Amino acid sequence: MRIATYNVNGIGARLPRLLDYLGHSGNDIVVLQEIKCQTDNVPVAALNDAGWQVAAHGQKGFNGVAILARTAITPTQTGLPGDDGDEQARYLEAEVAGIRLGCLYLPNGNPQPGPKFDYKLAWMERLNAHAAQLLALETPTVLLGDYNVIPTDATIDIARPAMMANDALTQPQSRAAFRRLLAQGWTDAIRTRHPHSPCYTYWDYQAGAWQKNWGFRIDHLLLSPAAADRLADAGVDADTRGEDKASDHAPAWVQLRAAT
DNA sequence: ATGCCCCGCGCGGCGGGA
Repeated sequence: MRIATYNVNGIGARLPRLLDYLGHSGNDIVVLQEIKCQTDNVPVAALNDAGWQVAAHGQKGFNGVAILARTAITPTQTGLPGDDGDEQARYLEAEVAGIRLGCLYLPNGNPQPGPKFDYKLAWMERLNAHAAQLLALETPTVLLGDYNVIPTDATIDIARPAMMANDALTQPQSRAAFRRLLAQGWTDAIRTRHPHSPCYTYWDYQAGAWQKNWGFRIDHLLLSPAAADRLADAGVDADTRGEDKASDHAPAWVQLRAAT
């Protein structure tokens, strides 16, 4: 079971690239962030024709998440619990083939300090509360997406830490909230499989960042204990970032063994 | 020392991204 997370930066502009990726990457499940369209405008027919079931939670112009799967999708949660006034489409959860998937697009939080950073930190607290409830289910669960947190300043997580020192993605509060999430008992699949290698998932469009490999790691796949028991491999489909009309993110993935 | 680039919206540049 190969499961990937891919921030597409606009499903409209990315559809040819996305369909190409879906066709050759060998995934069974692909979750998307930043589809940037209303739920009704997701190109469901084109995805169905390519052999993918679709569940989506969108909004006009910004944000938006989706779950694509080769087999049936059973939605379990739309929107992150904990704030009925939150209108931003950043969380979608479903069960596919006996695995619970939480697809998330965590707020960027810039500029910091400020209300957007406050929203990010509040969102992370809500995520941590919901994640604890997911762990209590003891179902194999993958909590994956664009976390907008660079876990450390080490070269394995970021090529040029000084460039991001004042960014919301590297602040101690952001990192501490991410560490608290991991400490609940989640396994960072990519870092577990690649403890010493850079595994960047994002390269800025500007300044030739891709060509210089000035990237960082913000797309994460967190495994519950029951999922971590089945961890076979994990990585980043970095070649996707070098294609024409690429997103600024590359897909990150995990391979899980069959249930025993 | 600064800005570079891309997306959606919608037709003029702007908000948002990271």
